[in-house]
Amino acid sequence: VTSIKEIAKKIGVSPSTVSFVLNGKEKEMRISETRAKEIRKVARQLGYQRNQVAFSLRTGKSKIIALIVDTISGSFFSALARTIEQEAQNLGYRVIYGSTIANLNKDENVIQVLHQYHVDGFLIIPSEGMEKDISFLLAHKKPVVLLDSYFPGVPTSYVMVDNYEGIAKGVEHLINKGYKKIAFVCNDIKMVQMEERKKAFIETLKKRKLPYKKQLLCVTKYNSEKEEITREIETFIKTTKPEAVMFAANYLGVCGLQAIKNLRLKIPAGIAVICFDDLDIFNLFPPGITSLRQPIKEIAKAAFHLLMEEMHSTTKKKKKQVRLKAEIIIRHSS
Amino acid sequence: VTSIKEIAKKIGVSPSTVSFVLNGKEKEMRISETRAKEIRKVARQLGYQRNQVAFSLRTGKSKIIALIVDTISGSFFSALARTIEQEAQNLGYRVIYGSTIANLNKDENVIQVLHQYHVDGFLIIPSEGMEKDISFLLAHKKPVVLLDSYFPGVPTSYVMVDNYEGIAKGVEHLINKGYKKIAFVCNDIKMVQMEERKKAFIETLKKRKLPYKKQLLCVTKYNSEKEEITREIETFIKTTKPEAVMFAANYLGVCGLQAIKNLRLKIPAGIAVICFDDLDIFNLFPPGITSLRQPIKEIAKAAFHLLMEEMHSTTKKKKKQVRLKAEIIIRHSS
DNA sequence: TTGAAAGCGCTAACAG
DNA sequence: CTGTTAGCGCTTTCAA
Repeated sequence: VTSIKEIAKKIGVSPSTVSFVLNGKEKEMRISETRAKEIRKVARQLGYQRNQVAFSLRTGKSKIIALIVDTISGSFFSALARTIEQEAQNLGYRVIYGSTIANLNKDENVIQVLHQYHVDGFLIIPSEGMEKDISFLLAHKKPVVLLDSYFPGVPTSYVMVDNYEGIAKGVEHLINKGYKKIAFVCNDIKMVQMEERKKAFIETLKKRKLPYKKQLLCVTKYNSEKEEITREIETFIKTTKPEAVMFAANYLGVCGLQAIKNLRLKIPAGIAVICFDDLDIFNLFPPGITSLRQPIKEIAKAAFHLLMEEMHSTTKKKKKQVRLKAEIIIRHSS
Repeated sequence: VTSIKEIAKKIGVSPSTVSFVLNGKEKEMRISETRAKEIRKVARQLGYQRNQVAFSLRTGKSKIIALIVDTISGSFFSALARTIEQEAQNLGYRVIYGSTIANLNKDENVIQVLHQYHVDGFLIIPSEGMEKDISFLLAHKKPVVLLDSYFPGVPTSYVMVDNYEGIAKGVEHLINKGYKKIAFVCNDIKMVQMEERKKAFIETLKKRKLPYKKQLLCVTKYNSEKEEITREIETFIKTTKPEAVMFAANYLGVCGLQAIKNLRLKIPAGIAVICFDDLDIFNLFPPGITSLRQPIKEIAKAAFHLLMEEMHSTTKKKKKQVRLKAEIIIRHSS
């Protein structure tokens, strides 16, 4: 654990000189090339690595951004994380991940804690009840960018897929294929992205002159176990008997597939299937499940760069919103 | 951003008094109950939150542990992360995740960087070429526990599944079901866990008097794309024509399923399948894929508690090794 | 061209 | 029972 002081002592210069050189400020400080070279050499020999904690305390910067998610095992998260980490690295940032699900009861939650660690900025996939945390960050002037959703009452930058357009595209596809009795499986989470999807489903039906009835909607509980959700969907399909079903999220699609399997229905002969948000297995699973793919990489990149803008804009704080289109991937389930 | 100093000034006491109270040292410091109460009240009013960076600089502790993985999108990681985060939280630790895949080229890798941030301990799922990083941590007396594998030359604590026993169990199952020509699909990663699996396969065959030939082994490239691996497996099955195939890792199973689908083989009529390391879709995918389930929760817990021991053992540094059994889940693919 | 010194917020030994 | 003070390692202003 070599410190600047040690290097300085070893050479017989002051710590500040060493600091200047090691931070590439030798030019503006007009430190002689000889000195600079010597300092760099000794630093290398001693294996000097800056103490980030001291740096952070002194400067208030940490060169760390946080990626906060509901649960770290989601597929959306996995895909996102990779890209964000890449981008971050290119600009010399580290990203640390936090999940909110573990500490609901505690008053000391991830966001507060990471704030205490002087994290420079936050990328957040918001979930129900997080308004206050977001507001907290906003109040403390921490740069924040939301992904996948947002809170209508809380002015933030965000980037998300165009849910409405995506679902509409999917429903249209089903209708064009000749399906009339189309069901929609969503969850009871009270977030705009889900509301948008539900709304898009209903309105597209109406737009295409198909009757919309409440029975066509299956609202599963978000907090249930997988098995429970599967059972809910199973019952729903058994009683409603739709010709086609659209799942509003990929985990719902997975449960739905299980339900359909349990009911011994054939896809697409017995029931057609389409799912919002693609998954690897949708390609693998026979006969191949049609889906709406979110442009996850683009979402990640856009979000990261928005965050960087917020972090470095000394001027004003214009929040920006970005919406990207989903792509329909037609397989044999529809 | 309230500081201890502010609280102190507001009440008219010294910062140290405040610090003692806020850290629960009021008893041993014999601070009057009146003072203590007042301090706590004001702290709450002002919304005091300890500056972790300053704390860390002063004490050298961060109350953070790092979980280092190859890639953050693996299923093994997802499952692990949840449990570890729970456990950590119970003991007042935060966990931050780092992936090593992003920064192979850089000389400044995750481990070094996190070390600079004074992370208290490391949980690492090692991958090829990480010996030097592990050694670095060991040299700096950082507590380290490895998961899933280990390096023979580097003395560390670790916890992993009993690969040999697991694979043997799987192969025995296949043999008992009457399959004679059994193939094994693994990868070329040079880590003990893979070697153990390969060895177990070969030796179990011999033990049960089945002929082992090189052709029964399909060694895929670890760094290839999914599509490439799928193609390798496809070719392998086409030429070798095994009655049953065992996949040595779950991602190999997924690729293998795709390959089998491409070849239009029926499972298990055309080819029986078994996979090491279970996955949700193995249950869903028709007809249900037999697998060896790793006790991930137990692995996570054991690893975390080993780490805690290492972190708090003031005495000696006895490395401990833990091996847990895999469980066979018999479905209809075998 | 370089060095001295202050200070980020906190803890903890020591002194009252 | 409480306050003073030093110092963790670093950056940066100011002075030389």
